[in-house]
Amino acid sequence: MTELDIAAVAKAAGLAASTLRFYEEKGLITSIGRKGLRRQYDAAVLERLALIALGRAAGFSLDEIAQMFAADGRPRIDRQMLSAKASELDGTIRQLSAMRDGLLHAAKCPAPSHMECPTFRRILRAAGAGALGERKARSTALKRKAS
Amino acid sequence: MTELDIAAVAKAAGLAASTLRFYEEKGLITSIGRKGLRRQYDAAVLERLALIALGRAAGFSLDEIAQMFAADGRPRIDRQMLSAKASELDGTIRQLSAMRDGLLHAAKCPAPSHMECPTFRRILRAAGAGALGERKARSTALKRKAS
DNA sequence: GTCTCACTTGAAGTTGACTTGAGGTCAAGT
DNA sequence: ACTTGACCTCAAGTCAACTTCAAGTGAGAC
Repeated sequence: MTELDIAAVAKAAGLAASTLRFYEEKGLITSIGRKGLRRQYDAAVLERLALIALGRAAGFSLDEIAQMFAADGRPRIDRQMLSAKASELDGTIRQLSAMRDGLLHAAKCPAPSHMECPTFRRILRAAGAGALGERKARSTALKRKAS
Repeated sequence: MTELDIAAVAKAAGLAASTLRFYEEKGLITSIGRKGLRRQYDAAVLERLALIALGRAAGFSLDEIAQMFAADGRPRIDRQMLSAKASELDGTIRQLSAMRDGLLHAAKCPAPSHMECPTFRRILRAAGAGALGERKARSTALKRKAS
């Protein structure tokens, strides 16, 4: 049984130690014991963290993820939930694709002002009509602490 | 010059009045005057709001959107920025597609536990490796006040 | 005239996922 | 023995995009 301290886990998982403590507090992960004050983790936690990352990437909230393997230890992932999420994702993908096409068109549209381009105005109407689903993509990328 | 009061604009744009005030405070829209205390908007504000909705749908933040037509009145939308956002979107789309495929597979995978399915484990590794970009899709849908 | 009710303001609250800070502990290296 | 520095806890702060609240104002209906 390989024990890892929080720094090792953080490094291996690419997460901040504070995030691991936060996850533990939320019940998403568990430490296997302490060495002095310091948490020790079983190597299996890495798989669990990967699962969490997967869930997050798929659009599940931490609370939803927590429920997936809340009961005992083993994850009990509902296949229905998975396909539901999959088709939700599918919808998002379609919307984003439309958006991308619109942006691309607008970018190379010859009309002097975007407001004079019929395609742009069409997209505009679509957006205004709320046809495009609500979405918030936070680009948190590369926000690691610059030590 | 058709003047609309805040309620009319809110209704037409499908936004809460508080949102309009918030946008105005942020400089995203401007009221053309007041009738007593009450803001009056030019009908053109609706086009502007559509533009804002479009920007939001494309993944721009309100601050980014504000900068697009901050200077004068007319929007001066940079075509380079548009294609940049488009390819950014493209990346997101690809990630989400992979995610969706993975979820679908997992949903109908015959392995007794997901952890025993090689495909699932592959996705897991990808997620753990951070290959899947960070993303947060808040499903705020249908959150309109239930009056 | 007075009532009502949608509007006004500014401040504070909300949500999710964390991060940061202050003040404390302790295992290991010198 | 002592210092160091990574860890600890708990509370509070952050960010974005709003919403909610309390207290007040004024236009239009009666």
